[in-house]
Amino acid sequence: MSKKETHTDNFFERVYEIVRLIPEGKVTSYGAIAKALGAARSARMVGWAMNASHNMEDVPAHRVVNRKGLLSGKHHFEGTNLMQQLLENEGIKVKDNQIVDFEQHFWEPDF
DNA sequence: AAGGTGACCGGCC
DNA sequence: TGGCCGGCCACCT
Repeated sequence: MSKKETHTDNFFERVYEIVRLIPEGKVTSYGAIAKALGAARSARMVGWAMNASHNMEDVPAHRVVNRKGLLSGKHHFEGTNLMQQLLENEGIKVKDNQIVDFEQHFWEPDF
């Protein structure tokens, strides 16, 4: 309704929506989300949106990593290994800030 | 209004 | 996989 969106444009919500669809024990990459949005070149925007995801609670940002399976965003989480703990808590093994068997746990956003 | 930034990606060595 | 560079697009100051 109207154009009063306080903050968080539809762009961000779009990203959050995808991330929220990520099943437990699964992870995806920023590029995959960007591609699902139809903007594979805007992978950076996805990361940027994640930065604002702090305002959201239903956004498991810890399930989003870069294409290398590296916990690039772990640095932005509270603590130092919170992201890793969350992933391991879901059955995902993480070693040296890197997801083990990344491809195995990789989940592609499906509309 | 313009410039800088960023939780990236892909290509090349 | 690792390092470097350019591209890309929205957000922030």
